[in-house]
Amino acid sequence: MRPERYNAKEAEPKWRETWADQAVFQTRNDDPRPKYYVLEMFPYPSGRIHMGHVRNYAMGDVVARYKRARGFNVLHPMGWDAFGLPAERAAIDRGIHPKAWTYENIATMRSQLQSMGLSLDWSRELATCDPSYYKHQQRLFLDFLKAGLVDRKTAKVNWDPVDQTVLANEQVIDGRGWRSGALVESRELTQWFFKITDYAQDLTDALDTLERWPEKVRVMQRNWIGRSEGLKIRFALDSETLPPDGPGPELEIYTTRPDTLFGAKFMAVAPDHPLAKAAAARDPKLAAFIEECRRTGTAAEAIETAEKQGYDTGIRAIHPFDSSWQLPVYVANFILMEYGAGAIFGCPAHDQRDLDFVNKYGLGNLPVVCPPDQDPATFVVTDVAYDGDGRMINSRFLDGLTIDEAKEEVARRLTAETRDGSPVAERKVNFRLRDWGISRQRYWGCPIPVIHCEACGTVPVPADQLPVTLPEDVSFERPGNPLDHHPTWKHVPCPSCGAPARRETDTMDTFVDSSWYFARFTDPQLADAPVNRAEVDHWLAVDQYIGGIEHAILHLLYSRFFTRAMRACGYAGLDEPFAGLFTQGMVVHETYRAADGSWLQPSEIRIESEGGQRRAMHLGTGATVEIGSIEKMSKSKRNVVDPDDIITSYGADTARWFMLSDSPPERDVIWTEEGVQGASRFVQRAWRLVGEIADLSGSSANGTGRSVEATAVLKAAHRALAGLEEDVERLRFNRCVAHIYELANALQAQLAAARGNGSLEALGPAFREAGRIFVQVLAPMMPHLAEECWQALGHDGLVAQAPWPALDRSLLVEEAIVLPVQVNGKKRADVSVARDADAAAVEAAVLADEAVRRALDGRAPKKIIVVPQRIVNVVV
RNA sequence: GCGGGCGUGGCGGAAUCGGUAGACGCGCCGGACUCAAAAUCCGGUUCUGGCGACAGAGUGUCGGUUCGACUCCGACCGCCCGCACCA
Repeated sequence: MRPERYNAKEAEPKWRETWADQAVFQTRNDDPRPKYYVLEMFPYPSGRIHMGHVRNYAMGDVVARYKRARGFNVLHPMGWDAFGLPAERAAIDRGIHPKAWTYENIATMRSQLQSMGLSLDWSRELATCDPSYYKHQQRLFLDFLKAGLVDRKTAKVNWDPVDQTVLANEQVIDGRGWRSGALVESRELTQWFFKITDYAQDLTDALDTLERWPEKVRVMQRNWIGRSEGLKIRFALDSETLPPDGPGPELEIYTTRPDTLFGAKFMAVAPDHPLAKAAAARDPKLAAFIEECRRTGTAAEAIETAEKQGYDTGIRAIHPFDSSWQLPVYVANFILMEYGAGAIFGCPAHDQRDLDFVNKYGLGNLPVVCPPDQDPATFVVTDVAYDGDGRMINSRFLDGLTIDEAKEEVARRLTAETRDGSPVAERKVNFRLRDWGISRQRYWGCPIPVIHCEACGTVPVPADQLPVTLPEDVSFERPGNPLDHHPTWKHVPCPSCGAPARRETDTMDTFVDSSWYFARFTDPQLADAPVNRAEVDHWLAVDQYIGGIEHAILHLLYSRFFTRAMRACGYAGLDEPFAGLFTQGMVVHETYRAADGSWLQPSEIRIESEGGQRRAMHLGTGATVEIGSIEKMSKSKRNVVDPDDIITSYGADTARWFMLSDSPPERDVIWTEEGVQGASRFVQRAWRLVGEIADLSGSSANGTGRSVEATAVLKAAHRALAGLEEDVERLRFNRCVAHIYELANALQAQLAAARGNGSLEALGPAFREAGRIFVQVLAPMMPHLAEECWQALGHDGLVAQAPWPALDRSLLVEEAIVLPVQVNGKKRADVSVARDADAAAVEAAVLADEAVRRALDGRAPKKIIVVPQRIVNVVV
């Protein structure tokens, strides 16, 4: 006996068990069907899943289930990005070991994810904190080291004083640590780096090939890599003015505007440039100035507001085209040692920073590019530098050239000229991208597998000694790196000479862990190698990757580098790990604030609406609560809805359905109680609809022809099917939802009509066919309900394994069509014509129409435009 | 400052190879069923005028192209996101 109401609480666990028992979602590597790899960014095991996870994984699951039904061998795995600082913080705050904390969280979150009914292959589950995973990561590190892709060097790095660790450039947002939010400091440390800059050119070029990536992400990566073309020029220095013990009688600069060389007014070097240091040795005031720069230079906020400041070193540079032309060399606070040559020539008329600088120090400016609409004789620059197009002026042999021609001419002359046997200038492509610093002074991460020996230097841990495992008996009582404080762990013999040596105590940035997990999923049980090359080449690239925009640069850039590095070491045969990328929007919610200013959870209040006015009341006190702005769900604003609560009270299908409806997936979705209830209503409506269809006496189709009514029923189903196919492929889930609603509406109306005119019996087969399609298009989004419906309709097996229904395109065309008719571009009537009616027939029908005649009001049409099967416009 | 995106009913949003603006959902209004409530079902819902058929206006603003513009072009206004002393 079929219950009247669908009971998600009973049905959902039952179907999940069935899927698990039959291993429906386990993927076999030897399956001959075409592959499809769909992956959502794996979660950090923070404790509980949140609505953002629900949205992310619901989207991925729709794609996975749809592609599976379409006959693909789908790989849809899940794992845990399990190393990271929060585990250490839990250890410090609550005395629980990071490992225990992490695995407890994984257990909780795994069961939460499982309650969503995701079609995941759990047999491939992995956790990056497991030695069976990080062992291979250490192996990759050693291979990269051997291949020259790893560097250990002293560099100025970002130090997070709260998390007590170094951060990569990508992990500093607005001058603050991406996790801690603390202002980062600049420190000079010896660190391990991955040489991502070796691939800078390729990483920027290949962005053009990533057609199925959001334009926004590609632009962000391109800007981050920051490729520029310019000229490296060696300026000679006047030996009279040189400091003793300086770096030599010349200064190398980098410029992208060699065309403006005749507008030069000064030279400037970074405060930590060798020439600045040498000059400071003879000038205490300069030394003080450099010290001042260093102090303000660390905080990014200070940089933004800092005034341009400089100090004249007394050194004079000689213009490369005029040996009698001397330029003062300044140390300036706005020059970065890390970029280009750490030195520039300043052309104030055409660079705002340089202009601000000369206006402060009274050095003047000379325009050398004249805008097209200006007279070269009168064009002057005062406060606003001109960086637009134009022709060269005041520039001797460059006069009259365009900017590009002038750049080329300067490059041609200076690269041909030599001093001391070397060219004075060199064409140079420069990048903003820096090498990826991966050393972290933390415990809960993948140990860097090297040993420091006094005699042998830095010695890699031999491959047969991997993994270098983390010690479990660590203390978090002292600040700093627990591995460094461990009494015995770091003391090991040198693998090379056997003398007492010291293990590297830094661990790897957790972004290393997530840079190759997608490759490991292709064969996660593999014990003796990071990956199986054949499987990697078969499964990668990931066909559809889905995750948050916050990884636009970080994870997505690192993974692109890592795949290239793996290729260089023979682990992969391709460069780009993610062929299709989709970045989903956030889940946002209203905020609620009590009279005392404290934030209230949605579960603590009740919304009442009267005449369109919504009012919030506190459940306990009944006090009025202020309804605040809609914001990202966050603990601080307490506007969080726990997925567990929704799944418990409404079921997973309702939660999934609501997540996919309404908002386009790339935009933020507003979580509302009304919306969830609407979704829940539809679950019951779909169940009733299928029930009614199941109850139709299933007499097989009698006769051969289909009645007009039967065709109408099937047309509705196939229209929804066609729409769904198109929109799932384009990840437009909100439209998929709309197609399903339309089909439900149509079937309901047609059932009522058939009941009214007694044709229900005859239409049984058509309704059953349409009902089957309805259940199948529903299945990717509401898989549990769909199974229950599938069974109710009497179908064998699981809808999760049923092949996708074949679309009958002949049902998509209409025989008689209703054409809108415009008169002078305004819609005045509808006329019904045969599908294949020719223009003359359409015109005749239009002119015969009463409403058209009224609109024409006796005027003769000048022209009639007939767009076949679309519209008619009568022009008078 | 540079780069990217977006402006459509009370709300989320459809419609972009130029061809019926407002699909679908939420909310709201009215009705049916019920002792009542819930649930469900039916109808309405861009604005203005009209009982109505209907008429006029309407996709941030102004202008242009076109038989026809949410869609294309130009100028502007507003919002969101990213980057930012990168030479």
